Amino acid sequence: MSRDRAYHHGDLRAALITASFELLAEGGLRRFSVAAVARRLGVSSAAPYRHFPDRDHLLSAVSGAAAHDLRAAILKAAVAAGPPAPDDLGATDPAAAGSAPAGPAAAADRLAAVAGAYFRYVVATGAGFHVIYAPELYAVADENRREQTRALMDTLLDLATATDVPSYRQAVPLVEAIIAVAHGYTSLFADGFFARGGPQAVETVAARATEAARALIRAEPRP
Amino acid sequence: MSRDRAYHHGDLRAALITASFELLAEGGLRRFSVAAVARRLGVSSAAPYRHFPDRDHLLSAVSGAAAHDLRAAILKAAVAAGPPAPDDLGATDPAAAGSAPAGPAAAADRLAAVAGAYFRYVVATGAGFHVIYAPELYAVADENRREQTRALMDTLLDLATATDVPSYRQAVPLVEAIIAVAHGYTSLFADGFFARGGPQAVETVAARATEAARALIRAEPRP
DNA sequence: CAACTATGTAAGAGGGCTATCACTTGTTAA
DNA sequence: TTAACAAGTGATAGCCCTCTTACATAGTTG
Repeated sequence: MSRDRAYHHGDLRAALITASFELLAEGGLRRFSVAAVARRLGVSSAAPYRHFPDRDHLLSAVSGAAAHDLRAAILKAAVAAGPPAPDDLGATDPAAAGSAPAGPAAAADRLAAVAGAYFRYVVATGAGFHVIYAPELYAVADENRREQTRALMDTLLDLATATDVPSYRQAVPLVEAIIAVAHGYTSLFADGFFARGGPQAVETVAARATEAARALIRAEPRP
Repeated sequence: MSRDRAYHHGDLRAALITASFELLAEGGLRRFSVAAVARRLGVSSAAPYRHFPDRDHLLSAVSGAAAHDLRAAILKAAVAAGPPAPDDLGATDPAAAGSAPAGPAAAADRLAAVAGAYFRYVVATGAGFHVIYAPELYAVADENRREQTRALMDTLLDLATATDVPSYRQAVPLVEAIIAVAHGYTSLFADGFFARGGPQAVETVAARATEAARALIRAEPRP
């Protein structure tokens, strides 16, 4: 064949992206460089420039892949957290927020699970919103990245509107708050902040992030 | 005198720290470098090394100053948010902050104000917990920094225990959650995340951060 | 005023990174 | 088979950074 096992290296383009993820997971954006990625793959430092015109375009491809994978991780976690609604916009009746009726309560669980999923994904890969929305990428024209980030945000907004927020417009600040708390826990964890009083397990902090998200959802004004 | 207007430059050490803040505010940690700080002050690139043995020690001094200033900003905002308790552990009575009763409610207001104060301070200075707890500073021995960060955390924990959390031990995760949400909003704002749907004012996001913190405090288990 | 000390400069070694260029090697297709 | 193309290499220019060394200068102190 010719498509899957390409010329000299064998799909160096894809390898560059996965090696970039490894680098990000180990040292964050600070350590990321085209030269380091090439070194890790054992290719010359000029090789990446056959596939990406410059550093920012490689980073943009990583950003697009991260948005895609993060969306998948979030969807998986959301489904695991509660029964998937037949319709994302939730045409359910106004049942109470008692113990666990199917409608809004399950939707709230799914939405809260986003925070934990975000935390776990970014701790594992190093590629969170600081990479997906890295300022240096604003000038980069990359249709795939645009598409993936849009899909990610749409998914988050869908999960939010499936709870009983009054409107799509109200869902935006709710999603932003959940992202903020998830990103905050993640960023502090990555900087070793939680290691002050003895190292804390990833799962402990992931649970905290999820719980905080749940509190934010509960506090949201209801119609 | 000789203390205030020192030798050649006039307290270059302090000037290096304030110039570092400016640099952080403009370009974040990514743009910070000893050479850039020196350039900004119009001194040679070797001059900073008369006052700090290496880059990390300068950054550590900035971190200590940031912890000090941030603590001051937080205290000021906390006092403005509610009547200062005569004793940090509460024991106050009337004089409401608008509609709420004095004791725990006012304490909750003060604690929630931490998030807004953090957001405003870091947006203005660029020096948040990612600088104060920068991983590269773990190896740096800097007594002042240790002292300032300890004081900052103690202040936060005091504000938390002044609410009706069951114990000091319970205050730690509450403080961490508030820091997480504040840091998350700040970090996303700095990366331009909120500029997606039209630029948002600093105060708008600061209010969101404060409101999110309030939700986290309300959700805390009570004795 | 003469040593001494503190502070700053000029120059540069040494290193990493981005990006380019001419060249080589393997693959495809006329 | 051979021209054209795709993909990788070695070398290198140019930039910025950290940190050092030798030297210059300005206050301090006996």
